[in-house]
Amino acid sequence: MYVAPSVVSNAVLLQYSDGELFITLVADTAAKPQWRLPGVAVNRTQTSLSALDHTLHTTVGLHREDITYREQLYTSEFMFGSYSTVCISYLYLSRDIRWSKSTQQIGVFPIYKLPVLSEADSSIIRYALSRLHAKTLYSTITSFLLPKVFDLTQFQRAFETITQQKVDKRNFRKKVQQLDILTTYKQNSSAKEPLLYSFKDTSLAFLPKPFPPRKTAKKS
Amino acid sequence: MYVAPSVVSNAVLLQYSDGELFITLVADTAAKPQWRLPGVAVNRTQTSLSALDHTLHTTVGLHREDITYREQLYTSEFMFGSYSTVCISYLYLSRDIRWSKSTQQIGVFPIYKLPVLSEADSSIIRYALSRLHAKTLYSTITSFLLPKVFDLTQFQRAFETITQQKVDKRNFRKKVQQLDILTTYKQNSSAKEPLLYSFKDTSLAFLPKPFPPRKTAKKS
DNA sequence: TAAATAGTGTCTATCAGACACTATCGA
DNA sequence: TCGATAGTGTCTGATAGACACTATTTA
Repeated sequence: MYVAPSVVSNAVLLQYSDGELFITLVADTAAKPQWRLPGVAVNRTQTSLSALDHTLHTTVGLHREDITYREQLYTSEFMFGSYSTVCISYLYLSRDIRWSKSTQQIGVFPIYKLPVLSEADSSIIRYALSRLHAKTLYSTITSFLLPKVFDLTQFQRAFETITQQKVDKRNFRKKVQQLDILTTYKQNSSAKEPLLYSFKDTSLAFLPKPFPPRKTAKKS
Repeated sequence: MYVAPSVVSNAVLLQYSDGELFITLVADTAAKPQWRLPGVAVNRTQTSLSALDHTLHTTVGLHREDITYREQLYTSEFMFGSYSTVCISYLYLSRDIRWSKSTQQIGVFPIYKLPVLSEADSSIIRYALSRLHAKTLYSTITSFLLPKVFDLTQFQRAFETITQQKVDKRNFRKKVQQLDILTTYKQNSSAKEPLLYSFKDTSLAFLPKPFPPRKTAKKS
């Protein structure tokens, strides 16, 4: 007789603020919280995304409008006893999160100071970060983490945070300029306030030429 | 009551030969064959990969040793009536396929002359090809489609087939040489037979610098 | 001897990557 | 006036990309 595996889905929910990436985790209220990715069992009247959106809304209190980007990551499978569970994981990006009521304990952690997690959750998070890292180099995915209006210093800082490498300010600006992905939002009103920009395109755009870090930096 | 969606998995099974990519499809034996990706329902005592490997072996007659590469592509969901089905798709690469007995009608089609397929299958195939295309530029994935020993003309031809673009012979060779991913397999025995090479590494390697086609080709 | 194939080298334009100073503002 | 921040330009080395001929083999 055919019996399908259980199906669950969960989300790596990231946001960026001031040079740090944060992830939102949940824990069942208990003396010693065991943190995990927010997720839900999917039943056959739903899709994984509808179930997940609903859960993030009700149990994490995430407003749907705050989600700026969503992408499927990986589907993993686990054997519990002799039965398997399929887990579909997604990456969610958000600018700001305004938490409303939630039914679970929620924690927001800097991505490099995570609490103890299951190996499966850790692995998904690592994968999410590597995808985000890679996409930062060849797309405008950073726009979903930055505020709508920002200055180039903020942009560079977010870039450096996500890619985990420092870049030269002038080279970064030169590159951004030549990529032609930003529009000036406001002239510097007074003498020396930073110029403000926003992304030309509100959807994900792929860069004709990726960001430099092609890692060859040979010294002569 | 919780009832899980159905779970199925299927494979985009590709092979390369003489400047063409081929895909293996199946059809239930019928007057008018309706082709589709080979796949199988997954039940809860299996994982999608074990189920898929088994099915490819029995219904397509694919020998396991002929599979050189396997990668998860995407998990899609469909509503049939009011119940959903989760479909986990994989990319399989193979050098040669030696078909043994199969329980289904099998067809091998050039990738650009496909029969009529469901939109879902077409979409997965397009995605598989775009992934293969992209990976060809920044990894040694081509090694899983080429014979173990080959000459540079063959390599270039496979590269051009997969990426759908012509490249200059000298530039291609220069690039390959500087990437240092090949070893000479045999000196040209007699005067003018092609030099034979094989990949240094039998596993997938990522190129420190991707293949050129960064699409700028400006004419002056 | 004509046609197909294997192999090879150079030049130029572009870009990545290194590097330093000035102006302004606020403490 | 000191320190922090915003903004800007140049030089060099590497390489992507364009381009043509020779040697050999086989029909």
